[in-house]
Amino acid sequence: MIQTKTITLSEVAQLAEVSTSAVSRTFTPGASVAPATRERVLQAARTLGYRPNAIARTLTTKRSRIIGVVVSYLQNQFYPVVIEKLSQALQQHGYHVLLFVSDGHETGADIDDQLMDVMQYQVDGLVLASVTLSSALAQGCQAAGVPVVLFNRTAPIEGVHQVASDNQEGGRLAAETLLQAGCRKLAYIAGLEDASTQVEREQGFVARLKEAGMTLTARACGRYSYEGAREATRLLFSGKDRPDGVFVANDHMALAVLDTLRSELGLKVPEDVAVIGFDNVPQSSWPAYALTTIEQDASGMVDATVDVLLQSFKAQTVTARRVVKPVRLIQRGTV
Amino acid sequence: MIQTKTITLSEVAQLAEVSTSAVSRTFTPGASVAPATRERVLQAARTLGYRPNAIARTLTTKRSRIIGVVVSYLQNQFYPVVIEKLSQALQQHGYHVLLFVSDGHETGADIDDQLMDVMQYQVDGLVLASVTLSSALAQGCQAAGVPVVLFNRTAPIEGVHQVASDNQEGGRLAAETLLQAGCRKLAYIAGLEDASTQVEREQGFVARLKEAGMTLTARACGRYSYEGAREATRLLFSGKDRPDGVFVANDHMALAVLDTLRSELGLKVPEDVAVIGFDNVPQSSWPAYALTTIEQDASGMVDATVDVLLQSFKAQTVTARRVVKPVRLIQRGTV
DNA sequence: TTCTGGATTGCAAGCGTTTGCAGCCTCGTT
DNA sequence: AACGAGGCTGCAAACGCTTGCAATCCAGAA
Repeated sequence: MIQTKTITLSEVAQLAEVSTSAVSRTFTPGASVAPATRERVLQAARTLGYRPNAIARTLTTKRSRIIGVVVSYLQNQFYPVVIEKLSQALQQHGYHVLLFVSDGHETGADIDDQLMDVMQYQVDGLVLASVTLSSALAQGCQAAGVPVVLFNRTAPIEGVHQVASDNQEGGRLAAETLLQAGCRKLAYIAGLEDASTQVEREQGFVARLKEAGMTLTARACGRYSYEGAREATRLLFSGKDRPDGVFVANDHMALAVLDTLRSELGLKVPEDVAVIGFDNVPQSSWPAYALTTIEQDASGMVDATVDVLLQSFKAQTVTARRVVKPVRLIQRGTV
Repeated sequence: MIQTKTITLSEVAQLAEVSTSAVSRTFTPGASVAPATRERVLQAARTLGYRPNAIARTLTTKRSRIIGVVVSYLQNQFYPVVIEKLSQALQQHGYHVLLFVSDGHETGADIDDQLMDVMQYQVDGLVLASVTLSSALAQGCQAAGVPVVLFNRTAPIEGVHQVASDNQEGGRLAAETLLQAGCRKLAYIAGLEDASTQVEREQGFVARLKEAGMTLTARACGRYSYEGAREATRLLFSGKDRPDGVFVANDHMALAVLDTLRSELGLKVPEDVAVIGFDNVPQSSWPAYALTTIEQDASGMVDATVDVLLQSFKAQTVTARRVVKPVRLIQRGTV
């Protein structure tokens, strides 16, 4: 059972007294092999402890069954959840995940570099979660026949698939909710300024405000980080004329806002100020926060991603798909 | 710049008017190539947009520069943090991460299956974070010359490396802390019963208690999950004779305990009951919790893991290493 | 000028699989 | 009894790259 040397196709063939082709075919679903030979081969393989070499297979078939996944902001619970689901969904279809974590503040060039690295592994597809790539690289992938899907981010790039939530609508919903609650001085805490998601959310929020004849009282940038959000909160709420409601670009930051408001600024939520987030990460539902938020359909997004990928594999007609999942309000205790 | 066909070594060789060997060598650090040829090759490669095919390279060199990483409990912030660090450290050394997420409740056989899957990709190493593998499989890996390191878990298995914290000491430290605070009725909330980490922590805790002439008042199992910990808390604290101090096997569960104690049971922490956790995940420091906890040196553990791996690659003498990192108490507000 | 040795270079044989093609065998038909 | 159609099978040529070995080159030494 213990072999120190990696054992190969031809060794199995030899033991089973058949050609390597026969062995190969018994390990290729749908290939033509007589039941008798298959059995003999399987038997031999078993006694030898044979396992096909995926690398060698990739070399000839040009399909690695590997999907490159690059992600940042692992601190934000939304992403671990996504990775978990994505990885499992992919595994279910026989694909594996080559993971890259970028630190989220890399320049486009850095990302491109990393991606070229991934590409060397002949990945069958690429999913970029909250990462933007240069359009040059996008074209490169497209040319190489590697479908790429932008997850939770959109970009005006030709030929890449995009899966995201209806952020605009989410923003409106947030405004609506705050308005309903009677807030009159509304603020917004942004993520990284150039992230499409955050831009769209803000747009929706502001648009709805305008419809109500209102406008943003204050605004600060939390850079998608816990610390950044704390600073933003101090900035917005230590002045005299503080907002009575704030929409935070994602839950991860919203939790920081809550912490700061309560523990540091001594304000009561929702009495003194209402807070609404975006994502509905697991912690949002924890009693310590009970954050009212706009939920992203993570499962739906992952399913869509896998679907898009799978589609791209069979049909080589590369019409970039763009799916946007609906969001919904989760009422809890912060507004 | 855009090529639809994958371009190869020999095409570059042709353009540069050299042999494929020359091209190969210019892309192999430390190989013997004249500066002039190297330059010519690089030039040709650039105009063609050539990128080495890592898969093909793996086939001949038998080194994929891929490390298989399997992890579970992604809900527990400790792991995203570890993955992030690990991935980055590995990338720094030119390795990549093939990620597997197991759901943490899989049987040994399931894990083994998955691992065989990974092995087909000819990974150069394997790190199992909080996952146990059958000793049969461990032997398999060893035989195949693939070093495996158990991360944050120990097991009486020959030939696998292990990287963990001094859990026993951590448990003692927790007891010490609670004792110092004047607690007299101590409880313990366990993780999954067969996890080595949790066993060791409990042992240390109980041992220290015994030294003080005390014993565990109550005990429940939270299965390492948020919900599980909530139930455990209800179990332990709704009775009449409730504990005045509790050691929770990890922070993830400790947060649940805090939530339940305060919001559901109406108890005050630390006045009514003191709580201490293990790990020091980012959230523990958030004001809403301010959890007193035993810190695991995640960075140190990751560094050790990478080091062990790298060592194993050069020296083929496979003496299994076992590193245990020290822990330390992080005083905050829950005891 | 001739010789010596190290630096470069090219050749060709793999690495473990897949797959188009052609031959063979076995049956069911007529 | 002869024939045709499939179903199986094996051959051998890739797939894109590395590498041991032998040949070649060139500078400096004698």
